[in-house]
Amino acid sequence: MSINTTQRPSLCQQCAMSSMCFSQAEKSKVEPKVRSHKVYHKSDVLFSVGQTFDAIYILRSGSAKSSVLANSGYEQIGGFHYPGDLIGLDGFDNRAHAQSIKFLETSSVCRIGLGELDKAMAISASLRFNLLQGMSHVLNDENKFLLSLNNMNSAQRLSSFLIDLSSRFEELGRSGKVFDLTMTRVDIANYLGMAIETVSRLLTQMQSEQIIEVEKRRVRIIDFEKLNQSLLQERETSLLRTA
Amino acid sequence: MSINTTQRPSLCQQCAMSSMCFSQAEKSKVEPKVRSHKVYHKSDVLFSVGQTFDAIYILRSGSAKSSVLANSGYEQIGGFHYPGDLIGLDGFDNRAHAQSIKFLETSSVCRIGLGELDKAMAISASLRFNLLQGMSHVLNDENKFLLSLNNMNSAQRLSSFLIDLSSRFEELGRSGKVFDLTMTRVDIANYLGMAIETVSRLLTQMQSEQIIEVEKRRVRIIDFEKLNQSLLQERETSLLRTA
DNA sequence: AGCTGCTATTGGTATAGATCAAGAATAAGG
DNA sequence: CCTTATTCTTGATCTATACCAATAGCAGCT
Repeated sequence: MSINTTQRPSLCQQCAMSSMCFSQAEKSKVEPKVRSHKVYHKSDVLFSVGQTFDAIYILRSGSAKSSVLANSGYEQIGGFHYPGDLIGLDGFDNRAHAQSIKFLETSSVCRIGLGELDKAMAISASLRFNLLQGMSHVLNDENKFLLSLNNMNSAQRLSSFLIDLSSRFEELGRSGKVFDLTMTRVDIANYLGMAIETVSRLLTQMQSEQIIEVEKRRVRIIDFEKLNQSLLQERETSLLRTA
Repeated sequence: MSINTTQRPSLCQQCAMSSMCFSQAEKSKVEPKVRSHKVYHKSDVLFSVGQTFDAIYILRSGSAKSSVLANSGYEQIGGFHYPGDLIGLDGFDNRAHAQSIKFLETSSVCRIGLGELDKAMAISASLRFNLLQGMSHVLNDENKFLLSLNNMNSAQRLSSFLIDLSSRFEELGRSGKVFDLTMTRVDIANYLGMAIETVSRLLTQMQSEQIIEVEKRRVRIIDFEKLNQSLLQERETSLLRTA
């Protein structure tokens, strides 16, 4: 998955932090004045738990997974990141990062140091708003997703995951119909809270039901309707009891 | 559960938004200059999904639950709030609230309008930082908690819930040993993603194991060590596989 | 106070999905 | 290219816990 240079300008202009890169007059220009713009490779770590918090990042291309350390010290995957995502917001809490970020493929990020961020916030009302909005978005998205997992069976979890990926890709101007999973099945299972065997079985089952086609890491969604429908079959009692 | 007036000053001085209520010189004074300070009762709604976002709130006393609407339209509880909690941060995303807040008992909140918030942020670097920190804290806390639930069995979920409550009460200067659950078992079950019967059974089981004592809504933690230990018995494969 | 609806407990059964096991396919490394 | 390690698939059990059902206790309302 290479950096799609034709998408760069639009990505930057949609970026929550764009006011740090473009002045108002420059917004139409193609060449961004990004401060720091670095490339990482598969398995590289952007930062890890406990590391001093000195910057936030925006993923420009590629993908990454974030993880936290559960009580007992094992790795719990907290989410997957795609271009446009704000990364590192967890660090404001304790001036140290609460999660780790590991890249799943060759990726590039914009780095915004804390110093310049605060300076810019003092000046720009729109940046203040954008940053709060960005954090709020992360909060809402992840929370809603994780919460909904709670009351879903495994098939629904996996469907939900695929739909989520699909719509994120659509938003990025990619295909939401055919895409590659850059994470392993183990990662998916860990994230969704189920056994890797169940992930595998469900994928083949969904294939046999003509909902998706899977070949290795590549997924093709054949029947969006069926995929969405499977989500609606909530547990009956949950429906009745939580009114 | 009445408003504990003796705790008000210290609560305000610890508050992330305190710079909006006290000037630097006033911080030692007892009487806060809170803008708006309203009392609600059990089952009252602070705001609900879709409502225009025009203020953030800080819970001063009492407790509340937040909930989102899952895909199929049923209520999914997203968390419980206690004094000191920032509420309404979800609204920055779409200028409308993504969750609802319903009080579980008589409670009071401070209201901070968006206009005055932004004005204050332009001036105060510490407020900027405090707000970002507050949001980051919410993000980390809820995320970590929800994620950890994923790979826990029911007993661990409930233990985790109780431990979480206990430590929050300790932080508030209350007893972390004896406290009242202000939410119903249905709420707990919904939040933890399990059946209400399981909650009930586990509570009685933990009682028979001399870990806790339960009488109606009142919980007394007898053996913190056992309670914590139960969390460590993670599923074995999760441990091995997620390295 | 007495009715009505809400909340909680306890018992019994069925099943989704974790776990154990083995092998195949793919990737990484020399 | 071959060897070794990782990732993924498929099969067979077994267990946690959702689901169904019945009852009891409490709270709110007239």
